[in-house]
Amino acid sequence: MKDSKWFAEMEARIPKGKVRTRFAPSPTGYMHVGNLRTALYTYLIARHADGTFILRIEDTDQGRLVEGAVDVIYKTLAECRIDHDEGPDVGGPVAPYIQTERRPLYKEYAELLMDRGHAYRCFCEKTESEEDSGEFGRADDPCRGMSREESDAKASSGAPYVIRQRIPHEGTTTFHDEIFGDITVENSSLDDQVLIKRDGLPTYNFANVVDDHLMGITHVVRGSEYLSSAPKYNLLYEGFGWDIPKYVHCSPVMRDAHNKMSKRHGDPSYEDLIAQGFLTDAVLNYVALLGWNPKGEREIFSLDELKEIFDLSGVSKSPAIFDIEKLRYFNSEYIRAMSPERFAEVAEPYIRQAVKNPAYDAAAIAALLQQRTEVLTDIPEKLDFFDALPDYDTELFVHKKSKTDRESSLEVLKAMKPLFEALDVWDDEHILAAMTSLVEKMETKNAKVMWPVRIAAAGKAVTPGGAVEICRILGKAETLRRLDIAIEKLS
RNA sequence: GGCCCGGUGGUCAAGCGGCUAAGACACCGCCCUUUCACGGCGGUAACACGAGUUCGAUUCUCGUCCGGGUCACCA
Repeated sequence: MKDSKWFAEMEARIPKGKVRTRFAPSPTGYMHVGNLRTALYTYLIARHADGTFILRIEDTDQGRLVEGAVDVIYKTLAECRIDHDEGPDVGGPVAPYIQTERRPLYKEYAELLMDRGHAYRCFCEKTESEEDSGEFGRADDPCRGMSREESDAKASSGAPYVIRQRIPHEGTTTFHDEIFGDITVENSSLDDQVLIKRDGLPTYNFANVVDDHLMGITHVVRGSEYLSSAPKYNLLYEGFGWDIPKYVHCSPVMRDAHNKMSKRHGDPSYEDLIAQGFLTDAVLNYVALLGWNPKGEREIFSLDELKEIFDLSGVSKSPAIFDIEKLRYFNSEYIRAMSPERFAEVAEPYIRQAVKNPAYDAAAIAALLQQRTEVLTDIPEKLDFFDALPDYDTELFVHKKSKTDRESSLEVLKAMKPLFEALDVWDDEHILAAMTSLVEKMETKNAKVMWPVRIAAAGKAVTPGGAVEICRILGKAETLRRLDIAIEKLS
């Protein structure tokens, strides 16, 4: 075991005085929405307080290592602009930030804790089926009472052991959570959890406490599934004589009333949502509000605004169900708020999925789409009529509200054709003027002309934009060709 | 089962002893509109249940019910 000077040096490295939070994911290759929200809250706590946000990779999982998983984490955080000040890639004063590289530390601290009387070696055989004994209370470990001398001797003789936390049998432990408030439990309900496993590696619970302390974490943010372990953490901090950080336990994001969002159920990860046509900012905004309410009635916030106003007092205790419909709404709000140029840029690939003909201007189509797009992936299906006129039914020309039927449509289209042919300039103004002149000549309402022209041009009932815009984008020749087709169908 | 946590409309969510119980999404209707959408206006819809405290409980207490978490040499 290291000497007290070594421990003092470790303490000396810990930055003091500022808020420090950490996001500590396991690299599973999948950033689910709950994870993203935890990362975001953790980040916002730090940024709001002008503090430091740290990324720590918890890769002690033996079997669960996934190739490229750490990259998913970096990529997601970077895309979301959840930037860390310290981490495996950027370094920092309390490096290393990858748990497997910190391995030697834990045992030192476990031994320190033994010296302080809050841990002991346990030489018992692994008990396989404690839980189906019907008894849930853990029987007192016989090694708990072993003298230190005997324990040391046994250990140095090579006997395998684990190190367990020594939890008092009497009394209660109270801890404070920033979201749940004060919680008190009977110490007798806590078991002497394993700190160091037989293979010498720390358990998650122990590694966390040691790392959080050595990294100077002031706000420990994690899922509420750790709420019941919190008293044990408290006892650990106290056993070491360390300051207890603020706990922030977040309730989970659910897929429905009973299940958490999970990969297993096929729930979307951050990447999946982006692939489904959602915008990063919309996802972040929605996720921030899932379980947290800003004061007031505003719902749309930029990341910078969130940093400004985020406040733990608004975080809800109960789980929140992820509602894709509301995300769609946020997404459409973000789409509408974009500059037309920006929207044209992000929409172009989706437009080109449906519209291959280079004669049709993607930016012009984008302008039609912007106000009526919720999710980017909805775009292609709205545009299928550009490249190829669908083989539509003349029933489409019948529209009660516009007072159109097959006969009136045929009449309008026949009259419309020469007016279009006569146009030298093919833009909205002239196209509209041509149509309006027909409306006046026929002494009827706009719809009676607009409707059949649009149907003839698009061959479908629902189109992005009206007759004028669609004709304009199609171009004069193609519009006339489609008018002819319609006239023939109706004749 | 023990322990811990939670329970306001379908969903998110205000409320912190006295309100006709906000707002948003979704849904429905109307208006606008050349379609759809956008926008505008309006509507349906909730305090899990039972006691207690109180002049008065969605709000406080207890119980019940329901739900979640946890009880690993997994994280």
